[in-house]
Amino acid sequence: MLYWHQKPISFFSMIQKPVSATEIEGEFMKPTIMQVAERAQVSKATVSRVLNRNPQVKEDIKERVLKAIEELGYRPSAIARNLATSRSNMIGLILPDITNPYFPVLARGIEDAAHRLGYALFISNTDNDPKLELEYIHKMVEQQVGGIVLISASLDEEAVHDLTSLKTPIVLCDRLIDGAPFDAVLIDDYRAAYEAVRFLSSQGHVRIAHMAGPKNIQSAENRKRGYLDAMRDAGLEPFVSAGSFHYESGLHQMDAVIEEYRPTALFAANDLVALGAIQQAQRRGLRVPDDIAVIGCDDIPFGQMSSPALSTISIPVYQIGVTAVQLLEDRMKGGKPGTRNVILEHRLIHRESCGGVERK
Amino acid sequence: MLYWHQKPISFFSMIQKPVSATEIEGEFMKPTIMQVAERAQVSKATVSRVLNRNPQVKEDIKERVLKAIEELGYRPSAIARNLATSRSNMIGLILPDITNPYFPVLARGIEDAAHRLGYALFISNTDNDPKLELEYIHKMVEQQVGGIVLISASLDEEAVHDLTSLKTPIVLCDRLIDGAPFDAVLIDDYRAAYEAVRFLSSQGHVRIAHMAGPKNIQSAENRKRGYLDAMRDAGLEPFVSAGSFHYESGLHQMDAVIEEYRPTALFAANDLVALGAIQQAQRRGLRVPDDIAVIGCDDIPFGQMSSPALSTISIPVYQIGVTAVQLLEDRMKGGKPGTRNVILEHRLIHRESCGGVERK
DNA sequence: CTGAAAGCGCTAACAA
DNA sequence: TTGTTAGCGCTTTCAG
Repeated sequence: MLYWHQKPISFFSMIQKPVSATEIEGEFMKPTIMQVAERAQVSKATVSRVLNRNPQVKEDIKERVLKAIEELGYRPSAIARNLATSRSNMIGLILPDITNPYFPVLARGIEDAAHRLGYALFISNTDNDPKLELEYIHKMVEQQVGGIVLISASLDEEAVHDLTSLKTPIVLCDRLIDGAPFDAVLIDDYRAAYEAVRFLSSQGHVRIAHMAGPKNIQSAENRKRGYLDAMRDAGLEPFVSAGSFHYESGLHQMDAVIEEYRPTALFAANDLVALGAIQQAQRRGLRVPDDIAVIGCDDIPFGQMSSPALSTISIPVYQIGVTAVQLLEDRMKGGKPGTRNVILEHRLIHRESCGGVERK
Repeated sequence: MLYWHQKPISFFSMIQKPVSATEIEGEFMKPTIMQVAERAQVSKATVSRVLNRNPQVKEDIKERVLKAIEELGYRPSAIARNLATSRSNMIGLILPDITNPYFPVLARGIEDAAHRLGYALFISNTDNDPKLELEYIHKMVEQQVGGIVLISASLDEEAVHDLTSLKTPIVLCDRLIDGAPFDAVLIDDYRAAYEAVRFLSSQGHVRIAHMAGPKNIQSAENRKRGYLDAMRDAGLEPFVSAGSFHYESGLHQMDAVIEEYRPTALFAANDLVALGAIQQAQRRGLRVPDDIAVIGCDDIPFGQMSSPALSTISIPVYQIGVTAVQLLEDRMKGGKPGTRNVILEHRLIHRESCGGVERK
């Protein structure tokens, strides 16, 4: 009874040299299940059974069908299948900007997981524009995706209301949306920041600055809170500089931070900003980590290549992607109700930019 | 007569608060065109006309339909539409690895262009595995994409034969496939390399090494040829080190290159390799560009952030993506036969890593 | 074990 | 100007 729940055959490896696509009234058409049926002298239903690995078809008939399929170079139409079954083999990925070095690895995790589970993946970039976000979500719903992985800037209440009435499941990465009943996979940004600061202070640093990310992005806010609490608990005076998540932001903030606070250490909201800050510090003749120790966050691939190699909080980005798809698949298969938040472990990575020596 | 060739209305901005999805026999279902028709007291055809901006519908009826659509939170099913029209609003992108810093910008160009033209975009990573490449192509064909942008490792003859019998148009980026009649958008890798080497030699360099990319990748081969010819034309003795396109490759090749050739300049097959080479040179105590000048290729974003800032050959990656989609769209709309190759302009970018001073 | 037939949600002749 | 009616390519009862 379960045969058609199996993954349909992929004929990819079988097709050698499609003799020719069918010629109908002079039109060059992709062959359909009908042509296969005719050529194999069976009904569409039987071809369908073969396609779906229904074991009830007699061996010789199956052979005939397979032969016809091969000869025609036939490929079943996924959308027709989706329409007929009202299931979907597509999922969507909506993210801010694949060009931001944090996202490619995430996307890769999502894509790998999606393909492993037999889903095709749509992708869209929003540049953190809530309006575009909504638009793409709806576009994907129109495409009949089975679910959506959403890496979202904060959508407002109204938008969220709009979304909760969707039938299409949504899983969030990295950021929660207030009041939205969506599964999410996250890391504990607060604790990560807290630990980074605690480490720095354990190294003897007293003047530890923070470059914060955008205020409307939750993870940035959580990191800031973590920083502030850690500073307070250590009895240190905090200094927060506001900025964005970009390299240039680090570059530009650095001057003011140095002049106003004279830090010996810096915890940046993400690696890109940290890298920019380091660059600017060096331009001003400061040595990293000797004059100023720097810790970033995210562990983007580039951090290892730059010099000094960037100390950072490593986030299991790839795994976040994989987990998100797993949650999604579960939901799509009718998984239990109740919002689930999966929190993955971060890890402080100690590289050159934060020094190794005791200070004081 | 052309009205239904216009882009269908997107109801995104109209939907405010979908009252509720339809309740049918206790099942929670997405509303269909049928329910809209019933609620608006018209036929499906009329709803369809409204959806497709057919101007023949009377104003008041149109209003009624729009109202029903809004109240139900109705979204037309793109796949049903695709099936009915045997057109497709999806295209596919197949690339080696989004994680490689060269590709995100390309992907972004493709995605932006795709969305601008109203296409949804599928994405797949192949890791340069020809088998996976073929598999994904076929998967996308099954999804009924209207066309595919392919960034391909070289597929063998047999595979290409397989592909030419596809009805789905394919546009290549960066690499041609021998004997395949596909449109492509490229840059002139040969000339780019030639010019880079000529520049280096014009700076007085005599010992200019080259780190080549994978042999099976055409652009890498062309760059190598460009290097070799430039060296020959300048009367210099070439030195080629074989490697891959990865950072580590540059790192690892550098020792041998230095010891065997003692270059004063290096032209690397791409930026990642150049960056690795620089890193390793610095570890050995060499200064860049003073002891060894380096030029890469691709102009990945990171080249500007590293120090010394990387000199490189800038490739209009984003534009390549946009152009590829334009070619594809043209083909999909039945564009004229004949394979077209569009060659975009590269540009030598002179940053810190190749020095500015005359040498001798 | 196989075939006939009724959909899936939508479009597009063709009538009215 | 609108409705009726076939499909699009596939799946899935239900008979046989």
